[in-house]
Amino acid sequence: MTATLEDVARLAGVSKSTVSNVVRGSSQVAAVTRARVDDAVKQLGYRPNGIARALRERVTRVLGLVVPDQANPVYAELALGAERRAREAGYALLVVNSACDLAAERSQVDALVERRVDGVLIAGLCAGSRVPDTLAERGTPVVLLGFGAASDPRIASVDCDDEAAMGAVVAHLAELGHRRVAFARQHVNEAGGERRLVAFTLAVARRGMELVELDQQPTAIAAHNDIVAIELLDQLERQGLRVPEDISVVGFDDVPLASHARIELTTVHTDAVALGARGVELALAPARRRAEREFLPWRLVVRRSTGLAPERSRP
Amino acid sequence: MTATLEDVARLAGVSKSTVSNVVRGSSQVAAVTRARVDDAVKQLGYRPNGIARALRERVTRVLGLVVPDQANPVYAELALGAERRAREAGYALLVVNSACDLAAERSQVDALVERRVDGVLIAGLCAGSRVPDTLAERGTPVVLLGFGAASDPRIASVDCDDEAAMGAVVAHLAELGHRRVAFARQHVNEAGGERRLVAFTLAVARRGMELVELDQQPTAIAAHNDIVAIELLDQLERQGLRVPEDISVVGFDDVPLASHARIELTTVHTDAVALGARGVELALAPARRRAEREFLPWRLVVRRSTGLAPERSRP
DNA sequence: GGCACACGTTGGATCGATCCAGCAACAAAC
DNA sequence: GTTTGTTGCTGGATCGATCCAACGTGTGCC
Repeated sequence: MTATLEDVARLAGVSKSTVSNVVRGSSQVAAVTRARVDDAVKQLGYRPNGIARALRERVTRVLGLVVPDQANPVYAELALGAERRAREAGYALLVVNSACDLAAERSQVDALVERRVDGVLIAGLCAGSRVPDTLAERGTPVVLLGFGAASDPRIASVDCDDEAAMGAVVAHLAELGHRRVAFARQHVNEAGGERRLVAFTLAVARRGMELVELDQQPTAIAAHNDIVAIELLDQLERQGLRVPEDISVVGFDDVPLASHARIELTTVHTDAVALGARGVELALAPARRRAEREFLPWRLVVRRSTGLAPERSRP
Repeated sequence: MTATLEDVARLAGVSKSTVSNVVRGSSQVAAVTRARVDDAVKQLGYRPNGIARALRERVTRVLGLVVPDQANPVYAELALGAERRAREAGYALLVVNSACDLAAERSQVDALVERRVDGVLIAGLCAGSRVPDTLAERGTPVVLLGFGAASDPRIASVDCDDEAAMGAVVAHLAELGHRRVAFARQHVNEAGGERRLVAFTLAVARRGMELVELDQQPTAIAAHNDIVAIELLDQLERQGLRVPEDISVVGFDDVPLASHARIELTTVHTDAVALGARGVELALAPARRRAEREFLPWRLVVRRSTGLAPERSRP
């Protein structure tokens, strides 16, 4: 069906090796021969077989990307950024969904390994996952995205500086006079899932503010991400609370939804596209001596879901 | 580095063929031998090399998915649905972005072809693209998503019945008393880009309603999709128009944003996840005699962006 | 005992590339 | 004229699987 190197060689009256040299642009080919081969290639519509090439070269030029849910805007953007950078480097991306389920993650990564991807990016690593270590042991480059420091020096990682960002969130709330604050999270089985909560808790403690439960009438709530924040807005509305007059809400990630929500969300803008792109760069970089933890820029975007703390609750 | 069939064979004291038979679950292997081989496999941590297998079998178990932008919620969901169904069938998905650019689409598909994908799904095909025909000629299964009827019988297609859906939209507007209506679209270089406009125009004509330009004071506007509709809401607000009291707006696709927008959007709910999943099924189905056009279910979701036409404009 | 047949196993060709050693032809140097 | 070198091309091994024809062994039947 499809033409092979040998077909081209036959038509051009040269050897397979010569055709291979022409196709790969080796200089060791006479101009006349090159022209003849190029003709034959065009005539047969020859396209090199990447599979055969990959087998021989032991390099597939494919990367694997594991995300909990590629329809989630954050991961969708991450995937987009990864795909773009990969493409620039001549790589393709195999995207798989783990649903934050340990078994699914395991089997999805197995599928990637069987397909001999040249590297694996993992976002939203499952709690308790041994996958990155297993991969690192096989010698497959691994990059953890948005997870925090990896224990194994062979495992690279890049994420947002949640500690600093949450510091800014708390500073913002403090400026507005909030003293009683709460944190809203979704339950996900994600290894890095508690980082934002921990960062928030620390920042709150540092300022001598009071961390209370959601039902104990805080004047401000920070959410684990924008989706949680938006659901929270709906819920507060149902309870008859006005945002931000009665209570302030802060999101995280700044997904497109955030700026179009009923109440435009104050949130931390992070750049998921850049995260994905940087992840690909790390995966393709030659093995480095030490995996350093990398941070991506972020900024607090103040919109309309945060305001002054209600008078009566001021100390 | 990684163990091969031969390594396993050596350790188990059998031939490569036997190991292959065991791994692939052939019945032609004695229980004792099978056990011995299984042991060796476990001991060496052997994982079959999918590349070598693909070369030999001429099947990669990988599908390509081309979308304009995988971060766009509609395509992100489509990709998710495709990935899930593909995975169920033992396939993986190579997702690439075309940005609705003819050259990019061409080169992205070339990359898929070189990687010898077993089929290609294309959503948001570029206007004037010859890609599907080229693929069909190579014998690669092609499925067009959300595009409309394909001219070539070898090309399968599945999409939403825009004609019927737009009929329902117009019926809804008519019931509310609207007579002067307009259509808002975004400029995209997409082959199926005019279908919704055309369907809307036909439905409007059928009811004897009047189609006007956006700046000629329509009482209702249908948008090409939810994103356009949401932007429109912002714009109308800036112009001091109230929705739906002064003007009604209808979206299309029902992305998550639609139900959380400042004004909850009346829109046509389509199931992008199912679209992707069905696309994969068609790509994997044995060549059928005739590519039939397939439709996916949809439904009009009436929310708060549509209301009665303003009194003064009633006939 | 001889023949047929099933079972379990094996060697080797094959998929389509890359890559290396080797060879022919010719030029330059001594 | 021989040596040395360079340029351009080729044959064949190789990557790691699958698959098929062939083969040895044991069993059943006449």
